[in-house]
Amino acid sequence: MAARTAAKASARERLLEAADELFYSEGIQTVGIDRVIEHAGVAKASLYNTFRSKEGLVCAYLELRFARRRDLVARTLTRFRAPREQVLGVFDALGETFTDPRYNGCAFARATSEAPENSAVRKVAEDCRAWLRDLFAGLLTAAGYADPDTLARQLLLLYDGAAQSASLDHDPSAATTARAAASVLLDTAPLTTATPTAQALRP
Amino acid sequence: MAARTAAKASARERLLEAADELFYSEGIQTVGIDRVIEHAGVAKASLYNTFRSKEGLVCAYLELRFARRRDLVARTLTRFRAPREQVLGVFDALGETFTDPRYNGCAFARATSEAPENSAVRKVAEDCRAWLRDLFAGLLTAAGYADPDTLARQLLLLYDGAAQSASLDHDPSAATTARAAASVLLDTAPLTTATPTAQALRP
DNA sequence: TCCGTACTCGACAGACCTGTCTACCTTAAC
DNA sequence: GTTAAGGTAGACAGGTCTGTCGAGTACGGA
Repeated sequence: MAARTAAKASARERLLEAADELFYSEGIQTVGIDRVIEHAGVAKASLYNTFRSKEGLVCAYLELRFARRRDLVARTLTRFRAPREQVLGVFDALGETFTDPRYNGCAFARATSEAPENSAVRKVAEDCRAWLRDLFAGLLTAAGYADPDTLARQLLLLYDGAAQSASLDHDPSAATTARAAASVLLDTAPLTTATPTAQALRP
Repeated sequence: MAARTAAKASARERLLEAADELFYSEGIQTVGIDRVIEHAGVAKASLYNTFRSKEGLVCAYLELRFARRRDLVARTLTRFRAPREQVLGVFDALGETFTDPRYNGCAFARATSEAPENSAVRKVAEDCRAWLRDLFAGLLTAAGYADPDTLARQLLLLYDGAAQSASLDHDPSAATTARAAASVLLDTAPLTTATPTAQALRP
């Protein structure tokens, strides 16, 4: 961990980049270790010294995706003040990812469907889902909704569905479709009567 | 195809049943041919004589799921008269499947995420998605909605999201969550002005 | 009785998989 | 100059995978 300048990325970084590209585009089971190390230009021993096993590399790859998603959403949230707009902004951020021609569905959902029950891989995916649900619930609570948990779950359905539709139907507009539906749900869900100030936030 | 009584199912039927159980619960790549034929109590040659390849078996398994889904939805549709209630009935039917303890997410989505691009497996999954989207669009057109296609896509997002949430979050109530959101969308979407009779259908 | 159909059993080829191991190289710090 | 860390190269073990093949069995109909 000494001098890791821009000249040449460390084996760890090159492995993560290769894993990200190959696992995401082709699937985890279909891509073997040999292809990963070849794509990374790294020796096999480096992989096992750094990540202990293929599963370790897979988890690190998912953690990387998770961190990137948090960053993207965090950046989006700063662009808006009102919680309602922040919620819709999350769908805008989702839509941005859809425009990438390499977009291939939710990495966590795909990894989960390839991983065995109770694996470390599934754990990472569950963490990411819980994070997003809690984020929605927090924003909705701040916006003064009477039942933020149910509404958060409904928004999460739209979020998941949009990701799936964007990849399976090759339809990047799924994000705007989901955003429009989310907007309707936000407009019609009851606000709590205890915080009249929140009512004023409604357009 | 002579006397196939209840005494003993044909090799084809036993293979399909085993494939359905194993592929759905554990994934397609993880389950090898040997486990399928062992579970089915069938010789390996029977598999290759009947389905030509593993991919052939996988496609047949998905076709079976597709047919079952069509049957389930068709049965549900007969229980209601009004298109609006029929749409919501589809979500009820979805919720029924969630109550099965073996429920493990949408078989087509999972298969797609394991299959290579442009494979026959993906084709079956796309057929199933197109069928459901067209079904929704048809019902919404009959219900007199001004933009049935967009609304159908929104409902499909909820449908997909519910299936994913039910499995990833182990939350069968995702169906009712989705149904409630769908109900809101149906209540607020504009109807076409050309068919005032459809307006009368609104509660 | 004979024939065709559907099926079983087990061995096998050839490829691919993960993970380990030995041996060697480069670089930087002390 | 020595030492330690991080990396490279490639062979190898031991297993699993799909798909093929030859040989044999059970049975129903002509």
